[in-house]
Amino acid sequence: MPEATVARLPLYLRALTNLAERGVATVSSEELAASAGVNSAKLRKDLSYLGSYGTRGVGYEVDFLRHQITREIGLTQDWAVVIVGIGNLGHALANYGGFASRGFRIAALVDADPSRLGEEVAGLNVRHADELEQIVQDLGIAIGVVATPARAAQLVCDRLVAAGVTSILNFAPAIVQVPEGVDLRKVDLSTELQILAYHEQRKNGAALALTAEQAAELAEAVNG
Amino acid sequence: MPEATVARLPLYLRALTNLAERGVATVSSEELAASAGVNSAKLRKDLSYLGSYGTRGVGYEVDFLRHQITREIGLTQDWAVVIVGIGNLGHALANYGGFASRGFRIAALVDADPSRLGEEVAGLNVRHADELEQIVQDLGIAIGVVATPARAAQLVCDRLVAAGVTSILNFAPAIVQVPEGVDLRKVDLSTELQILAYHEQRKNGAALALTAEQAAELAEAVNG
DNA sequence: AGACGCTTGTGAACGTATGCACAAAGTTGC
DNA sequence: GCAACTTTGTGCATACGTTCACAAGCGTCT
Repeated sequence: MPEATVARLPLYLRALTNLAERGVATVSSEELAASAGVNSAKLRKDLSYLGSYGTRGVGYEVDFLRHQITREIGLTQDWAVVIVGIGNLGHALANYGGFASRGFRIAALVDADPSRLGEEVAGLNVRHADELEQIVQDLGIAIGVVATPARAAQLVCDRLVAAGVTSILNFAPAIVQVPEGVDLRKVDLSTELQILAYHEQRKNGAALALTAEQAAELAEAVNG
Repeated sequence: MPEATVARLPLYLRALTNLAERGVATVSSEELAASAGVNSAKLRKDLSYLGSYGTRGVGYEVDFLRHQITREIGLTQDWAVVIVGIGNLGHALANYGGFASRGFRIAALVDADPSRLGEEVAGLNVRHADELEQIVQDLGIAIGVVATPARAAQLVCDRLVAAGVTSILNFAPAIVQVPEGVDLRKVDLSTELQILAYHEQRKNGAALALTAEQAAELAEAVNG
Protein backbone atom coordinates (compact mmCIF):
# COMPACT_ATOMS: atom_id res chain seq x y z
CA MET A 1 0.00 0.00 0.00
CA PRO A 2 1.46 3.38 -0.99
CA GLU A 3 2.62 5.58 1.84
CA ALA A 4 0.45 8.44 0.61
CA THR A 5 -2.58 6.20 0.91
CA VAL A 6 -1.65 5.10 4.43
CA ALA A 7 -1.41 8.75 5.45
CA ARG A 8 -4.94 9.38 4.22
CA LEU A 9 -6.64 6.41 5.84
CA PRO A 10 -6.93 8.16 9.23
CA LEU A 11 -8.58 11.05 7.42
CA TYR A 12 -11.18 8.78 5.87
CA LEU A 13 -11.67 7.08 9.19
CA ARG A 14 -12.46 10.39 10.83
CA ALA A 15 -14.87 11.39 8.08
CA LEU A 16 -16.61 8.01 8.37
CA THR A 17 -16.88 8.36 12.13
CA ASN A 18 -18.54 11.73 11.68
CA LEU A 19 -21.01 10.22 9.24
CA ALA A 20 -21.72 7.28 11.54
CA GLU A 21 -22.44 9.67 14.42
CA ARG A 22 -24.91 11.48 12.22
CA GLY A 23 -26.62 8.18 11.51
CA VAL A 24 -25.58 7.90 7.86
CA ALA A 25 -25.52 4.25 6.77
CA THR A 26 -24.24 4.49 3.22
CA VAL A 27 -21.98 6.96 1.44
CA SER A 28 -20.76 7.39 -2.11
CA SER A 29 -17.12 8.03 -2.96
CA GLU A 30 -18.13 11.48 -4.11
CA GLU A 31 -19.71 12.42 -0.78
CA LEU A 32 -17.00 10.85 1.34
CA ALA A 33 -14.29 12.48 -0.75
CA ALA A 34 -15.97 15.86 -0.33
CA SER A 35 -16.12 15.56 3.43
CA ALA A 36 -12.52 14.40 3.59
CA GLY A 37 -11.44 17.15 1.21
CA VAL A 38 -9.91 14.92 -1.47
CA ASN A 39 -10.58 13.96 -5.07
CA SER A 40 -13.11 11.13 -5.42
CA ALA A 41 -10.98 9.10 -7.83
CA LYS A 42 -8.13 9.24 -5.34
CA LEU A 43 -10.44 8.10 -2.59
CA ARG A 44 -11.67 5.16 -4.62
CA LYS A 45 -8.15 4.16 -5.55
CA ASP A 46 -7.08 4.39 -1.92
CA LEU A 47 -10.00 2.26 -0.77
CA SER A 48 -9.34 -0.27 -3.52
CA TYR A 49 -6.09 -1.17 -1.77
CA LEU A 50 -8.16 -2.42 1.16
CA GLY A 51 -10.20 -4.64 -1.10
CA SER A 52 -13.41 -4.31 -3.06
CA TYR A 53 -15.69 -3.10 -0.30
CA GLY A 54 -18.01 -0.81 -2.25
CA THR A 55 -21.21 -1.65 -4.08
CA ARG A 56 -21.50 -0.25 -7.58
CA GLY A 57 -24.51 1.93 -8.00
CA VAL A 58 -24.80 2.37 -4.22
CA GLY A 59 -21.56 3.33 -2.51
CA TYR A 60 -19.89 2.17 0.69
CA GLU A 61 -21.51 0.98 3.88
CA VAL A 62 -20.23 3.38 6.52
CA ASP A 63 -19.85 1.00 9.47
CA PHE A 64 -18.35 -1.78 7.43
CA LEU A 65 -15.80 0.47 5.75
CA ARG A 66 -14.95 2.01 9.08
CA HIS A 67 -14.22 -1.40 10.48
CA GLN A 68 -12.05 -2.35 7.51
CA ILE A 69 -9.93 0.79 7.80
CA THR A 70 -9.66 0.36 11.56
CA ARG A 71 -8.39 -3.14 11.02
CA GLU A 72 -5.98 -2.16 8.28
CA ILE A 73 -4.41 0.56 10.39
CA GLY A 74 -4.18 -1.79 13.33
CA LEU A 75 -6.52 -0.05 15.71
CA THR A 76 -8.50 -3.12 16.65
CA GLN A 77 -5.97 -3.50 19.40
CA ASP A 78 -4.91 -0.86 21.90
CA TRP A 79 -1.41 0.47 21.57
CA ALA A 80 0.43 1.38 24.75
CA VAL A 81 2.28 4.68 24.44
CA VAL A 82 4.85 6.35 26.65
CA ILE A 83 5.24 10.11 26.68
CA VAL A 84 8.72 11.36 27.49
CA GLY A 85 8.98 14.97 28.62
CA ILE A 86 6.10 16.29 30.70
CA GLY A 87 6.47 20.02 30.14
CA ASN A 88 3.74 22.18 28.70
CA LEU A 89 3.41 20.10 25.59
CA GLY A 90 3.71 16.77 27.40
CA HIS A 91 0.91 17.84 29.73
CA ALA A 92 -1.28 18.78 26.82
CA LEU A 93 -0.59 15.49 25.07
CA ALA A 94 -1.26 13.46 28.22
CA ASN A 95 -4.60 15.21 28.67
CA TYR A 96 -5.57 15.04 25.01
CA GLY A 97 -8.71 12.93 24.84
CA GLY A 98 -8.28 12.09 21.18
CA PHE A 99 -5.73 9.37 21.83
CA ALA A 100 -7.77 7.03 23.98
CA SER A 101 -10.76 7.21 21.68
CA ARG A 102 -8.60 6.23 18.73
CA GLY A 103 -6.92 3.13 20.06
CA PHE A 104 -3.97 4.60 21.88
CA ARG A 105 -3.54 4.20 25.62
CA ILE A 106 -1.10 6.43 27.39
CA ALA A 107 0.60 3.88 29.59
CA ALA A 108 3.34 5.94 31.22
CA LEU A 109 4.70 9.44 31.63
CA VAL A 110 8.39 10.04 32.07
CA ASP A 111 10.44 13.13 32.82
CA ALA A 112 14.06 13.80 33.75
CA ASP A 113 13.26 16.67 36.13
CA PRO A 114 13.21 15.32 39.72
CA SER A 115 10.81 18.08 40.78
CA ARG A 116 8.14 16.61 38.57
CA LEU A 117 8.38 13.08 39.91
CA GLY A 118 5.23 11.72 41.45
CA GLU A 119 3.17 14.56 40.07
CA GLU A 120 -0.11 13.21 38.83
CA VAL A 121 -0.98 14.10 35.25
CA ALA A 122 -4.03 12.72 33.51
CA GLY A 123 -4.34 10.05 36.20
CA LEU A 124 -0.77 8.81 35.88
CA ASN A 125 2.23 9.41 38.10
CA VAL A 126 5.19 10.98 36.38
CA ARG A 127 8.13 8.58 36.65
CA HIS A 128 11.82 9.26 36.37
CA ALA A 129 13.68 8.91 33.11
CA ASP A 130 16.01 6.38 34.71
CA GLU A 131 13.13 3.94 34.73
CA LEU A 132 12.47 4.36 31.01
CA GLU A 133 13.93 1.05 29.87
CA GLN A 134 12.15 -0.86 32.61
CA ILE A 135 8.82 0.79 31.85
CA VAL A 136 9.04 0.12 28.13
CA GLN A 137 9.86 -3.52 28.67
CA ASP A 138 7.37 -4.15 31.47
CA LEU A 139 4.46 -2.58 29.66
CA GLY A 140 5.35 -3.87 26.20
CA ILE A 141 5.42 -0.38 24.76
CA ALA A 142 6.11 -0.13 21.05
CA ILE A 143 5.35 3.54 20.48
CA GLY A 144 7.11 6.46 22.15
CA VAL A 145 6.17 10.12 22.07
CA VAL A 146 9.04 12.56 22.60
CA ALA A 147 8.09 15.98 23.96
CA THR A 148 11.42 16.95 25.50
CA PRO A 149 13.55 20.01 24.78
CA ALA A 150 15.52 19.74 21.55
CA ARG A 151 18.83 18.96 23.23
CA ALA A 152 17.46 15.85 24.94
CA ALA A 153 15.61 14.44 21.95
CA GLN A 154 18.37 12.36 20.38
CA LEU A 155 19.37 10.77 23.68
CA VAL A 156 15.78 9.95 24.55
CA CYS A 157 15.20 8.41 21.12
CA ASP A 158 18.33 6.32 21.44
CA ARG A 159 17.20 5.03 24.80
CA LEU A 160 13.68 4.32 23.58
CA VAL A 161 15.05 2.36 20.65
CA ALA A 162 17.50 0.47 22.85
CA ALA A 163 14.62 -0.46 25.15
CA GLY A 164 12.66 -1.91 22.24
CA VAL A 165 10.46 0.91 20.99
CA THR A 166 10.11 0.70 17.20
CA SER A 167 7.94 3.75 16.46
CA ILE A 168 8.60 7.29 17.63
CA LEU A 169 6.57 10.45 17.30
CA ASN A 170 8.89 13.38 17.86
CA PHE A 171 7.59 16.78 18.93
CA ALA A 172 10.98 18.17 19.88
CA PRO A 173 12.30 20.77 17.45
CA ALA A 174 15.36 18.68 16.64
CA ILE A 175 16.54 16.44 13.84
CA VAL A 176 16.98 12.98 15.26
CA GLN A 177 18.39 9.88 13.61
CA VAL A 178 17.07 6.40 14.25
CA PRO A 179 18.31 3.04 13.03
CA GLU A 180 16.75 1.13 10.15
CA GLY A 181 13.57 -0.59 11.13
CA VAL A 182 12.46 2.13 13.52
CA ASP A 183 9.74 4.44 12.24
CA LEU A 184 10.11 8.09 13.08
CA ARG A 185 7.57 10.78 12.42
CA LYS A 186 7.95 14.35 13.48
CA VAL A 187 5.48 17.05 14.31
CA ASP A 188 7.08 20.43 14.23
CA LEU A 189 5.06 23.48 15.09
CA SER A 190 7.49 26.10 13.87
CA THR A 191 8.22 24.23 10.64
CA GLU A 192 4.53 24.33 9.83
CA LEU A 193 4.36 28.04 10.56
CA GLN A 194 7.41 28.65 8.41
CA ILE A 195 5.79 26.91 5.48
CA LEU A 196 2.74 29.11 5.93
CA ALA A 197 4.95 32.19 6.16
CA TYR A 198 6.59 31.31 2.85
CA HIS A 199 3.26 31.26 1.05
CA GLU A 200 2.00 34.26 2.97
CA GLN A 201 4.97 36.28 1.83
CA ARG A 202 4.20 35.46 -1.78
CA LYS A 203 0.48 36.07 -1.48
CA ASN A 204 0.74 39.57 -0.11
CA GLY A 205 3.27 40.60 -2.67
CA ALA A 206 5.58 43.20 -1.22
CA ALA A 207 3.00 44.96 0.94
CA LEU A 208 3.15 43.23 4.29
CA ALA A 209 6.29 41.25 3.79
CA LEU A 210 8.70 44.04 3.08
CA THR A 211 11.61 44.26 5.46
CA ALA A 212 13.52 47.43 6.13
CA GLU A 213 16.40 46.12 4.05
CA GLN A 214 14.19 45.16 1.13
CA ALA A 215 12.35 48.46 1.33
CA ALA A 216 15.66 50.31 1.07
CA GLU A 217 16.67 48.26 -1.95
CA LEU A 218 13.33 48.91 -3.57
CA ALA A 219 13.51 52.63 -2.89
CA GLU A 220 16.94 52.77 -4.44
CA ALA A 221 15.77 50.89 -7.51
CA VAL A 222 12.77 53.16 -7.95
CA ASN A 223 14.49 56.43 -7.19
CA GLY A 224 17.60 55.27 -8.95
CA MET B 1 9.77 26.47 -6.07
CA PRO B 2 8.33 22.96 -5.54
CA GLU B 3 6.19 22.51 -2.45
CA ALA B 4 8.35 19.61 -1.30
CA THR B 5 11.36 21.90 -1.32
CA VAL B 6 9.55 24.61 0.64
CA ALA B 7 8.68 22.04 3.29
CA ARG B 8 12.35 21.13 3.69
CA LEU B 9 13.78 24.65 3.91
CA PRO B 10 12.90 24.97 7.63
CA LEU B 11 14.72 21.70 8.18
CA TYR B 12 17.86 23.01 6.51
CA LEU B 13 17.53 26.24 8.42
CA ARG B 14 17.51 24.37 11.69
CA ALA B 15 20.51 22.27 10.72
CA LEU B 16 22.38 25.40 9.69
CA THR B 17 21.51 27.12 12.96
CA ASN B 18 22.92 24.15 14.86
CA LEU B 19 26.12 24.33 12.83
CA ALA B 20 26.41 28.08 13.36
CA GLU B 21 26.04 27.64 17.11
CA ARG B 22 28.86 25.12 17.03
CA GLY B 23 31.00 27.67 15.22
CA VAL B 24 31.09 25.91 11.86
CA ALA B 25 31.71 28.41 9.05
CA THR B 26 31.47 26.23 5.96
CA VAL B 27 29.61 23.04 5.19
CA SER B 28 29.43 20.70 2.21
CA SER B 29 26.15 19.45 0.81
CA GLU B 30 27.11 15.98 2.00
CA GLU B 31 27.57 17.08 5.61
CA LEU B 32 24.53 19.32 5.68
CA ALA B 33 22.41 16.62 4.09
CA ALA B 34 23.57 14.13 6.68
CA SER B 35 22.66 16.38 9.58
CA ALA B 36 19.28 17.16 8.04
CA GLY B 37 18.68 13.49 7.27
CA VAL B 38 18.21 13.83 3.51
CA ASN B 39 19.95 12.79 0.32
CA SER B 40 22.73 15.19 -0.69
CA ALA B 41 21.58 15.49 -4.31
CA LYS B 42 18.14 16.46 -3.09
CA LEU B 43 19.66 19.06 -0.81
CA ARG B 44 21.70 20.56 -3.62
CA LYS B 45 18.70 20.66 -5.93
CA ASP B 46 16.62 22.29 -3.21
CA LEU B 47 19.27 24.91 -2.57
CA SER B 48 19.69 25.55 -6.28
CA TYR B 49 16.14 26.99 -6.32
CA LEU B 50 17.39 29.75 -4.03
CA GLY B 51 20.20 30.59 -6.39
CA SER B 52 23.79 29.52 -6.83
CA TYR B 53 25.03 30.12 -3.33
CA GLY B 54 27.61 27.37 -3.01
CA THR B 55 31.26 27.35 -3.97
CA ARG B 56 32.44 24.33 -5.96
CA GLY B 57 35.21 22.49 -4.26
CA VAL B 58 34.35 24.13 -0.93
CA GLY B 59 30.68 23.99 0.00
CA TYR B 60 28.27 26.53 1.47
CA GLU B 61 29.01 29.35 3.85
CA VAL B 62 26.80 28.62 6.85
CA ASP B 63 25.81 32.15 7.85
CA PHE B 64 25.22 33.30 4.32
CA LEU B 65 23.06 30.32 3.41
CA ARG B 66 21.14 30.72 6.63
CA HIS B 67 20.36 34.28 5.74
CA GLN B 68 19.24 33.35 2.24
CA ILE B 69 16.85 30.68 3.50
CA THR B 70 15.54 33.00 6.20
CA ARG B 71 14.81 35.59 3.57
CA GLU B 72 13.23 33.12 1.17
CA ILE B 73 10.86 31.80 3.82
CA GLY B 74 10.00 35.32 4.85
CA LEU B 75 11.36 35.28 8.36
CA THR B 76 13.25 38.54 8.09
CA GLN B 77 10.05 40.09 9.34
CA ASP B 78 8.06 39.08 12.39
CA TRP B 79 4.70 37.48 11.78
CA ALA B 80 1.92 38.23 14.23
CA VAL B 81 -0.05 35.12 15.16
CA VAL B 82 -3.31 34.65 17.03
CA ILE B 83 -4.03 31.44 18.91
CA VAL B 84 -7.68 30.50 19.18
CA GLY B 85 -8.58 28.01 21.88
CA ILE B 86 -6.60 28.24 25.09
CA GLY B 87 -7.11 24.76 26.48
CA ASN B 88 -4.27 22.39 27.29
CA LEU B 89 -2.83 22.56 23.82
CA GLY B 90 -3.37 26.29 23.41
CA HIS B 91 -1.51 26.87 26.68
CA ALA B 92 1.36 24.73 25.50
CA LEU B 93 1.54 26.53 22.17
CA ALA B 94 1.41 29.95 23.82
CA ASN B 95 4.28 28.99 26.09
CA TYR B 96 6.32 27.31 23.39
CA GLY B 97 9.52 29.29 23.08
CA GLY B 98 10.32 28.04 19.61
CA PHE B 99 7.95 30.48 17.95
CA ALA B 100 9.46 33.75 19.03
CA SER B 101 12.98 32.65 18.16
CA ARG B 102 11.87 31.73 14.66
CA GLY B 103 10.14 34.91 13.60
CA PHE B 104 6.65 34.37 14.96
CA ARG B 105 5.18 36.63 17.60
CA ILE B 106 2.13 35.48 19.44
CA ALA B 107 0.08 38.65 19.36
CA ALA B 108 -3.19 37.52 20.91
CA LEU B 109 -4.92 34.63 22.66
CA VAL B 110 -8.62 34.05 22.23
CA ASP B 111 -11.09 31.66 23.84
CA ALA B 112 -14.85 31.27 23.85
CA ASP B 113 -15.06 30.15 27.47
CA PRO B 114 -15.97 33.17 29.65
CA SER B 115 -14.24 31.59 32.65
CA ARG B 116 -10.91 31.91 30.92
CA LEU B 117 -11.22 35.59 30.09
CA GLY B 118 -8.57 37.81 31.53
CA GLU B 119 -6.44 34.84 32.51
CA GLU B 120 -2.82 35.62 31.82
CA VAL B 121 -1.02 33.05 29.69
CA ALA B 122 2.53 33.59 28.50
CA GLY B 123 2.26 37.27 29.33
CA LEU B 124 -0.94 37.86 27.38
CA ASN B 125 -4.50 38.26 28.56
CA VAL B 126 -6.94 35.79 27.11
CA ARG B 127 -9.59 37.71 25.21
CA HIS B 128 -13.08 36.68 24.22
CA ALA B 129 -13.84 35.12 20.87
CA ASP B 130 -16.30 37.90 20.14
CA GLU B 131 -13.35 40.23 19.73
CA LEU B 132 -11.66 37.98 17.20
CA GLU B 133 -12.43 40.07 14.12
CA GLN B 134 -11.38 43.26 15.83
CA ILE B 135 -8.13 41.76 17.09
CA VAL B 136 -7.17 40.35 13.71
CA GLN B 137 -7.78 43.65 11.98
CA ASP B 138 -6.20 45.87 14.64
CA LEU B 139 -3.03 43.82 14.87
CA GLY B 140 -2.75 43.02 11.17
CA ILE B 141 -2.68 39.32 11.84
CA ALA B 142 -2.23 37.10 8.79
CA ILE B 143 -1.70 33.74 10.49
CA GLY B 144 -4.12 32.00 12.83
CA VAL B 145 -3.54 28.93 14.96
CA VAL B 146 -6.63 26.90 15.80
CA ALA B 147 -6.44 24.80 18.96
CA THR B 148 -10.14 24.50 19.70
CA PRO B 149 -12.23 21.35 20.09
CA ALA B 150 -13.13 19.71 16.79
CA ARG B 151 -16.71 20.97 16.73
CA ALA B 152 -15.63 24.64 16.88
CA ALA B 153 -12.85 24.41 14.30
CA GLN B 154 -14.82 25.12 11.13
CA LEU B 155 -16.62 28.12 12.63
CA VAL B 156 -13.39 29.56 13.97
CA CYS B 157 -11.68 29.12 10.61
CA ASP B 158 -14.58 30.80 8.83
CA ARG B 159 -14.38 33.76 11.18
CA LEU B 160 -10.61 34.01 10.89
CA VAL B 161 -10.87 34.03 7.11
CA ALA B 162 -13.68 36.57 7.17
CA ALA B 163 -11.55 38.81 9.36
CA GLY B 164 -8.69 38.67 6.88
CA VAL B 165 -6.47 35.80 8.00
CA THR B 166 -4.99 34.03 4.98
CA SER B 167 -2.98 31.24 6.62
CA ILE B 168 -4.27 28.81 9.20
CA LEU B 169 -2.53 26.13 11.19
CA ASN B 170 -5.16 23.74 12.50
CA PHE B 171 -4.54 21.52 15.51
CA ALA B 172 -8.17 20.55 15.98
CA PRO B 173 -8.93 16.96 14.99
CA ALA B 174 -11.42 18.05 12.37
CA ILE B 175 -11.51 18.37 8.60
CA VAL B 176 -12.06 22.02 7.79
CA GLN B 177 -12.62 23.66 4.43
CA VAL B 178 -11.25 27.07 3.52
CA PRO B 179 -11.77 29.18 0.41
CA GLU B 180 -9.27 29.41 -2.41
CA GLY B 181 -6.37 31.67 -1.58
CA VAL B 182 -6.26 30.70 2.08
CA ASP B 183 -3.50 28.30 3.09
CA LEU B 184 -4.43 25.62 5.53
CA ARG B 185 -2.06 23.20 7.18
CA LYS B 186 -3.07 20.70 9.77
CA VAL B 187 -1.21 19.05 12.59
CA ASP B 188 -2.97 16.00 13.80
CA LEU B 189 -1.58 14.07 16.71
CA SER B 190 -3.72 10.98 16.41
CA THR B 191 -3.30 10.79 12.63
CA GLU B 192 0.44 10.62 13.14
CA LEU B 193 0.07 7.88 15.71
CA GLN B 194 -2.24 5.97 13.42
CA ILE B 195 0.31 6.03 10.64
CA LEU B 196 2.89 4.69 13.06
CA ALA B 197 0.47 2.00 14.21
CA TYR B 198 -0.04 0.87 10.62
CA HIS B 199 3.68 0.28 10.14
CA GLU B 200 4.06 -1.15 13.62
CA GLN B 201 1.41 -3.74 12.89
CA ARG B 202 3.28 -4.84 9.80
CA LYS B 203 6.69 -4.88 11.45
CA ASN B 204 5.77 -7.16 14.28
CA GLY B 205 3.98 -9.59 12.03
CA ALA B 206 1.15 -11.23 13.91
CA ALA B 207 2.90 -11.37 17.27
CA LEU B 208 1.94 -8.17 19.03
CA ALA B 209 -0.79 -7.05 16.70
CA LEU B 210 -3.08 -10.01 17.01
CA THR B 211 -6.57 -9.17 18.23
CA ALA B 212 -8.85 -11.65 19.92
CA GLU B 213 -10.89 -11.95 16.76
CA GLN B 214 -7.87 -12.49 14.56
CA ALA B 215 -6.43 -14.98 17.00
CA ALA B 216 -9.65 -16.99 16.85
CA GLU B 217 -9.58 -16.98 13.07
CA LEU B 218 -5.97 -18.07 13.07
CA ALA B 219 -6.61 -20.83 15.56
CA GLU B 220 -9.44 -22.13 13.44
CA ALA B 221 -7.31 -22.06 10.32
CA VAL B 222 -4.48 -23.93 12.03
CA ASN B 223 -6.56 -26.45 13.94
CA GLY B 224 -9.45 -26.74 11.51
C1' DA C 1 50.97 28.48 -14.62
C1' DG C 2 49.28 24.06 -14.70
C1' DA C 3 47.71 19.80 -12.79
C1' DC C 4 45.02 17.74 -9.27
C1' DG C 5 41.34 17.00 -6.08
C1' DC C 6 37.06 18.25 -4.32
C1' DT C 7 32.26 19.87 -4.49
C1' DT C 8 28.54 22.11 -6.74
C1' DG C 9 24.76 22.37 -9.99
C1' DT C 10 21.96 19.90 -13.18
C1' DG C 11 20.48 16.72 -17.18
C1' DA C 12 18.38 12.46 -17.44
C1' DA C 13 16.29 8.23 -15.74
C1' DC C 14 13.43 6.38 -12.61
C1' DG C 15 9.70 5.94 -9.37
C1' DT C 16 5.58 7.57 -7.08
C1' DA C 17 1.22 10.03 -7.00
C1' DT C 18 -2.72 12.18 -9.11
C1' DG C 19 -6.81 12.66 -11.86
C1' DC C 20 -9.43 11.67 -15.98
C1' DA C 21 -12.47 8.83 -18.24
C1' DC C 22 -14.81 4.72 -18.94
C1' DA C 23 -16.07 -0.21 -18.76
C1' DA C 24 -17.99 -3.25 -15.41
C1' DA C 25 -21.42 -4.15 -12.18
C1' DG C 26 -24.81 -3.23 -9.28
C1' DT C 27 -29.83 -1.16 -8.21
C1' DT C 28 -34.34 0.59 -9.34
C1' DG C 29 -38.54 0.98 -11.88
C1' DC C 30 -41.65 -0.78 -15.01
C1' DG D 1 -36.78 -9.64 -17.32
C1' DC D 2 -35.09 -5.67 -19.39
C1' DA D 3 -33.76 -0.91 -19.81
C1' DA D 4 -32.12 3.12 -17.60
C1' DC D 5 -29.44 5.01 -14.12
C1' DT D 6 -25.91 5.20 -10.63
C1' DT D 7 -21.46 4.38 -8.76
C1' DT D 8 -17.40 1.57 -8.27
C1' DG D 9 -12.81 -0.02 -9.64
C1' DT D 10 -9.04 0.76 -12.72
C1' DG D 11 -6.15 1.55 -17.18
C1' DC D 12 -3.78 5.32 -18.83
C1' DA D 13 -1.79 9.81 -19.30
C1' DT D 14 0.29 13.34 -16.91
C1' DA D 15 2.62 15.68 -13.20
C1' DC D 16 5.61 15.68 -9.45
C1' DG D 17 9.55 14.16 -6.72
C1' DT D 18 13.82 11.66 -6.05
C1' DT D 19 18.28 9.87 -7.12
C1' DC D 20 22.19 8.95 -10.01
C1' DA D 21 26.00 10.38 -12.37
C1' DC D 22 28.92 13.62 -14.31
C1' DA D 23 30.53 17.95 -16.47
C1' DA D 24 31.77 22.47 -14.94
C1' DG D 25 34.04 25.30 -11.69
C1' DC D 26 36.79 26.58 -7.73
C1' DG D 27 40.75 26.30 -4.64
C1' DT D 28 45.27 24.40 -3.56
C1' DC D 29 49.78 22.81 -4.12
C1' DT D 30 53.80 22.39 -6.58
